Amino acid sequence: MSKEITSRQQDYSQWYNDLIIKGGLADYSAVRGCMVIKPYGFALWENMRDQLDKMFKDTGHQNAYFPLFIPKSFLSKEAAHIEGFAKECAVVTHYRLKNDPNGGGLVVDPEAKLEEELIIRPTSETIIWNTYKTWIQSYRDLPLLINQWANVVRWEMRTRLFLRTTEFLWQEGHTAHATATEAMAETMQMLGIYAEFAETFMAMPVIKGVKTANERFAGAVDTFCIEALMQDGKALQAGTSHFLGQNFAKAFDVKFSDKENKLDYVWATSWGVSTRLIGALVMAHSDDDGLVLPPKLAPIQVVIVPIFKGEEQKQQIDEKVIALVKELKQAGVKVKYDDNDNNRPGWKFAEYEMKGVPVRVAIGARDIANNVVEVARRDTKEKLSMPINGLAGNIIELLNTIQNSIYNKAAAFREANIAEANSWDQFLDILDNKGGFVSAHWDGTSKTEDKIKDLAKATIRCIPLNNPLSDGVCILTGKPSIQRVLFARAY
RNA sequence: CGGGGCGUAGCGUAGCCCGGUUAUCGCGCCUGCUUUGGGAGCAGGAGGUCGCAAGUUCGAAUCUUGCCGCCCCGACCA
Repeated sequence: MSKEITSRQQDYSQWYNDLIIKGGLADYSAVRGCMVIKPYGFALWENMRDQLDKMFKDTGHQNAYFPLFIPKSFLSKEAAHIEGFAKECAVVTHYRLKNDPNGGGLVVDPEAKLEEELIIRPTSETIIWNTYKTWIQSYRDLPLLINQWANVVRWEMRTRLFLRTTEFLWQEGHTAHATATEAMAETMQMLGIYAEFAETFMAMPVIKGVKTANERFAGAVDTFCIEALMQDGKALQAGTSHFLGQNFAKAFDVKFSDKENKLDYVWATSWGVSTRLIGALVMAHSDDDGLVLPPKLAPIQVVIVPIFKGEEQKQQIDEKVIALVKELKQAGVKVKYDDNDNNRPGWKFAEYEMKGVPVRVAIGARDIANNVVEVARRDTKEKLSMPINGLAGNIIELLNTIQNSIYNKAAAFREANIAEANSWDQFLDILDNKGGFVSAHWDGTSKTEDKIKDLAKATIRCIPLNNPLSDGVCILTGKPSIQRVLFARAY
């Protein structure tokens, strides 16, 4: 890869890290590869979590919680699964420390070695299916629709704030069904929920598709995903929904009796999204002045900044603001009145811009005299003068406008960054100079996919759902192809 | 694990090449006054194992060696 591209990547990483740190979402922690999610970042996560949780429950799912530790033997029961996760597992081998007899603090007590090592879950399929075995006997126990909100650990070589941390927060749904059809329907339903969440709440357009064998989840029959495009032209897998077939049921011997009293293995799905979504949100909308958060998820949707000289003016402003805050809160708007006198207005303006607060209202004596306020929108930096009468309604309308506007902007960006490539040179040229998704023919073999990854650093992000068939020849090998697939460089 | 960059106050940094008083500057912090429509001004003040260790030297932030840690780019990554 050229020096120019490397330096572009560096600049972009710097930009991304600054957004997160200056925006108050998270910080590096004392533990390598882990991060501290700060209150503002966690509030954002809670908003995402609450919305997703509601969507899961509306489709009949229930929450439960399974242990953090997984006996090593569980993990090895499904061959492909262990293959995929073994090299990034944190392992607990002892359960006690003691004072070093030679001085120098605490050491692991060698006598406290566990008989069987415990893996800190990288995902919970195994421990959950070990449990499902005892929960499922009859078709009457199905479908079993469980979700858990949890933390997981994957010991990746290289980490990146929110996008790939050693420990991360996520939700993982694990369902069991009587038929393949039902399980597949569940898989697609959850993919649809993720896509709806990304587009409606995160204002981030996504492409729904299916992964190729190379990119499939370890242990799945089919992996479906939503893929988003970041502003630097790289793709990001934002969520996955897996059709697991009977793989885990067979590995953990989970059978049920059907109506005819025939025994069969149950059919499974699993699906998840993580705090990576916050990284996606940051990269999808932000600009050089800081974060741009979609109103539907922003921890603070409206911030009100008073501008005053002396107590008398402050009281006049308070009077107007308190009424406005009350009205907005009643309408369910998350509003903050920042009348902290330690910081001046200009400081606050800059601060809330970095935090991505969608709407800022400034109100001073001058405004009160004219019965107006200054309303500024974060996404366009536009400033509007609005009458105090009917203000709450106008602000609510503006929040909706902003939500739509940033979605449209992101959608336009993505449309402008999906290109067709019909030759290898063109393929490389687009990846190096333009970025984005490249729609190209591929001969359908893993070998070719590997070779393309090796040569171009690009992977097949997905084969879009309802992908039109079209005859062509593979971008690399020239062999016949029946459809175009979406390639991109990815996070 | 390879390549690059870096480690000096809470944060960001100058000084290092070419060793020499009391380690520079900005932000932040504390006190006071004045301020408040785009990151305030003035005055005073607090805050330091110069990443760690050893070596060279009369003398080390600066030179040498070793180690540790961080960031970025690869490798790796549902």
